[in-house]
Amino acid sequence: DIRSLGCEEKRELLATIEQAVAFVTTMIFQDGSSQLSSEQVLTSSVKGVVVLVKNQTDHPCPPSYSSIDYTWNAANENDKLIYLKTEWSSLWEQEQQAHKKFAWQVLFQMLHCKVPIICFNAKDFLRTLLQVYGNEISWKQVADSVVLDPRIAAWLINPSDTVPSFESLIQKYFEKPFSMGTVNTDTGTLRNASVSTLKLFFLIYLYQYQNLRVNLEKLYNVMRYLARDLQVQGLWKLFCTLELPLIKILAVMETHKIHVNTQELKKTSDILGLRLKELEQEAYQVAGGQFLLTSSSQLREVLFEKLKLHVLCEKVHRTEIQQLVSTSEVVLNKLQDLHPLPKIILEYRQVHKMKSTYVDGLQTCIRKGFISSTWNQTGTVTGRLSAKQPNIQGISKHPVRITKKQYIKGKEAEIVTISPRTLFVSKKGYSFLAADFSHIELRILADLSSEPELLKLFQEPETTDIFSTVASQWKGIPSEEVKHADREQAKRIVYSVVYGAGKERLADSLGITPLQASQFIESFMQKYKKVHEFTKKTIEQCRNKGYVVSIMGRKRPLVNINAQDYKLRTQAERQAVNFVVQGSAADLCKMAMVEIFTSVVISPTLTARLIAQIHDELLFEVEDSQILEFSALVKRTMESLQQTTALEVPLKV
DNA sequence: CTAGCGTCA
DNA sequence: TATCTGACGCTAG
Repeated sequence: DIRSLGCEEKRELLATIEQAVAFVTTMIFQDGSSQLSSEQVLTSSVKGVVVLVKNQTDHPCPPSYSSIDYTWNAANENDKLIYLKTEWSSLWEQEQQAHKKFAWQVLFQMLHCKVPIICFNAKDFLRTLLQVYGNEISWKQVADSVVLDPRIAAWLINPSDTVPSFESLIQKYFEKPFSMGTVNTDTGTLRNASVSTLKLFFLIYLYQYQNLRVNLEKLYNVMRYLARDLQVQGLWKLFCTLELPLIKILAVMETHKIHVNTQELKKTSDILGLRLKELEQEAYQVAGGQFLLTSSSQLREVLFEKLKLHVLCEKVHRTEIQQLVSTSEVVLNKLQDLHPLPKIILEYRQVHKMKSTYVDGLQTCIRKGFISSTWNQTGTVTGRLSAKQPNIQGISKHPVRITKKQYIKGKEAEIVTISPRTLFVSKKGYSFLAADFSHIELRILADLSSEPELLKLFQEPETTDIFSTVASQWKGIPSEEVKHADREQAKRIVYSVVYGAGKERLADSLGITPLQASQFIESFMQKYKKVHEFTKKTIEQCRNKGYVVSIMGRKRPLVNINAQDYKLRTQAERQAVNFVVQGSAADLCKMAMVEIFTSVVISPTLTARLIAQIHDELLFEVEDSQILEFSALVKRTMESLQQTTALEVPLKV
């Protein structure tokens, strides 16, 4: 505990840190658990940080990779275990101020000496440092630290394991099941003891931290094994140049808060609530009885057993598992001429979704007028990021129109449009700047397949919007008359076809017969022959190797690629093709994030901060005076990735 | 077609 | 009473 150190000892500690070859660290929570515990405690606040300082004199002979009976007791005793308290009850005491200052000194030195800091869930660690020492440091100062996260390493090796735990890693790399330090954290029984409580607490702490020392020692070795694995599998470069720098970016992103217009939020919630009530009444009238509009099973009963609407309509879609008549949007669309109810349900669903997810759902994420998403770097199999609380990547783009009843005489109803994204407001003197790759996956597909027709489309500057072009061709209308919905549909069709859609699904999506759909697929394949060649080649490679690889070497193993079961096998085939393209697009977007972050950190003047990543889109908050300079930098950086990755096709932002 | 997350029953 | 699953619907390509 650094608080117990004298002046000379403090000096020695800083000297030791300077000599260190690695740090292994974890946060300790109020309830005594650490970041290594499987059940991540969100309610418990951070109490302090424990650091195992690996000394220069260590590892004379690193344990061989094959040796599984490596004895943990042999861990170097010169390694120092230090505890830094980060939680302070009150700061007015001078002694505490001094402790906090020294703790910061230690951490600052750790972050800046370019020695790897190994931490399980490093993003949370960095974010906490930024929050605790927010007054002392700027976010740019975490930029040159070197963090290694075993969890991310494990995920790169097996991306299907979306939540690899510390225990599972130990099991994997040391085979025999391993019991986490069985520390009795239940100190309640001791609290009433008549003996010196203080002394007992001290003993418990000592025991806990000894245990932690063992676990950190294990974590260190797990990281070494993982590093070896990454190198063997060709994932090391991806890990070091892309995923590790991203940890810091996400940590910084999570410390930034976005302001929400709460008054507007409340107002729209009320408007939507009123509209829902109206729709509910209308539904009961036309259905001839009350039922729960949100329940698909009750709706199914009303539509198909009471009103028997499905018999009037051929071929209605059924649910996957139970083979019941579906109540999904496509079916409801087909039924809307037969009865007024489907239309009401469709609007009800739209309004309900808007209210529950984007308005009321957002409200639950707000703290003091601000929101800040939690970003998951290991949450997908394709390498994309995911976000939650709120899922800022999933917030509706399109506005919904509501007819609001006005109780003012002379004006009966008023149409209001509600678009959730306008509820976010930038800081005063700042603006939001969004930069997105245009048709990123399609461009990557063009490059990977070397399809001449597709390449031509992107290399010729007159093509501004592929999907609008496709839509105008498909619908036979001039490109100026292509509506947003048409473009959106064209986009879905193109992706559906290139990723191997069946004729039935495509027919549903287009509102045509399966025969027409299969003809469409056929003509598409005829026009873009090389795309089909690419998918065949990808599947073939996957069959041989058992995995597929993105342009930056990201891997996805697909065990079902050689399955007997037709359904499983063809699904794996589509996943293989999709991974190569989606994964490569994810690589590019992450590269853009890293490069832009680095540029801003280097710049003495730029202050722009990344707010969100919506897959192909980066959203920044930029000082108004810097918008021109920064937007040019962003565009330049993103488009220059064509050269960095030696793409045949230009990238457009 | 492929990835996700949130809501509801 | 609490947790899990399936269906649905929004996002991204």
